[in-house]
Amino acid sequence: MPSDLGHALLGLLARRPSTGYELARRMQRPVGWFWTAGHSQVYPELARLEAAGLVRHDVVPGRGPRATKRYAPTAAGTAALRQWVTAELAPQPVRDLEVLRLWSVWLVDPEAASDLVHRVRDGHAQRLAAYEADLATLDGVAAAHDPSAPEFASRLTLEGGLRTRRAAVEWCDWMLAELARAAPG
Amino acid sequence: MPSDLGHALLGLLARRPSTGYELARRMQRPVGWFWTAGHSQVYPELARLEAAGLVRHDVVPGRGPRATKRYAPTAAGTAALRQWVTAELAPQPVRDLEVLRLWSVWLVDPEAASDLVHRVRDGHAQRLAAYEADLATLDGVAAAHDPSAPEFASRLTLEGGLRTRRAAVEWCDWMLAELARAAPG
DNA sequence: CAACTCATGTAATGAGTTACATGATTGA
DNA sequence: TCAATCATGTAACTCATTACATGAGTTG
Repeated sequence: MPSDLGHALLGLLARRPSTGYELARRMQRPVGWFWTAGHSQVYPELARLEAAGLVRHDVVPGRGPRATKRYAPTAAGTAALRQWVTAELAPQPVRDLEVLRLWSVWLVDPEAASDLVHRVRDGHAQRLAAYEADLATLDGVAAAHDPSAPEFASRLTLEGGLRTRRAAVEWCDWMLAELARAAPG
Repeated sequence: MPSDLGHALLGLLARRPSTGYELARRMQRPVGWFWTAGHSQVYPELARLEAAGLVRHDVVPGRGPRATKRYAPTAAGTAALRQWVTAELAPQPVRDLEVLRLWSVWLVDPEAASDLVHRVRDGHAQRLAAYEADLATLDGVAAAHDPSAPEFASRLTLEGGLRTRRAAVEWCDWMLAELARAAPG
């Protein structure tokens, strides 16, 4: 049974066969919106997936110093991915460094606190804009409304990012108001 | 300079001196809402913080087989924490296994997809309830409105969790409607 | 007397990041 | 000709999880 990263790669390959290099790029975006990996993770994981019979590759005459390998999922790979999607999922621990910092924000003066919240807000607003842009390109596509098309799933996840980032931006505005109320001037 | 975990522990100790065991428990909740660690991470990190002069301990005649050590931040420790709170913060990569699964949900039939979304919704709703309960206990406390009190920061972070979880639950409801619309039956 | 909580640590494993290493083709 | 992109891999290191190990006091 592959790792989470392995399933991320299978998810990418189920949408479109790719080289390791392409997978590493696609892991930055769009998959990077909710899962990231560098190429130094991708290549060994591809080898493990291949050893498990979940992906296979053919060699295309390449442009680098080594042979260029194009990977695609096997029937077993697609089946494993399909099964994993609906498998039991333990509640996920949250890991948010920004919130961890805000939790100790009572130690600093209100001006420094406001500055921090502004920077946090900017980050969320930037992500929000990126999600909106991605969703806009999907808007015209008919497949985005067909539950068996990958574009449908892309639309679901983008909509989720949109809503949580929108909530985060509103939260930051609320915090700024709280800080201003508590310490005016 | 301590790790993120080190700053999490300093944040706990700045609120209340504790033993390693208590810190490990407090890392489950409330800090566990946004950062987690087990006791096997806590003890070595406390030793590192002490070696760096950021915490110190006194020995209280203990109940375990070894001496019970109660830790508190030093002046340097509190200063380091205060500085870290407002320090430069690189944009954080998101890591969300639930969204990663939903991204491949186009591979499964609409009934299985709805079931998955229901389970995701339950998880968010449970967390939302926990946040609401924690916020309710803070509601009566006057310190929760004083920006220099730790309860103020607790209120900020809980409010953030509340808003993002609320958005997530609404997102799940939206997905269920989308799935029902696309595949009625 | 069994189970649970308090209390502290180490060891092994797995996952993730950063750095090292190479080299062809394409476009400015 | 210089830089970027395509393309693949390994090595060192850090961080996190799980398992091992011990033992007193309290509650049912």
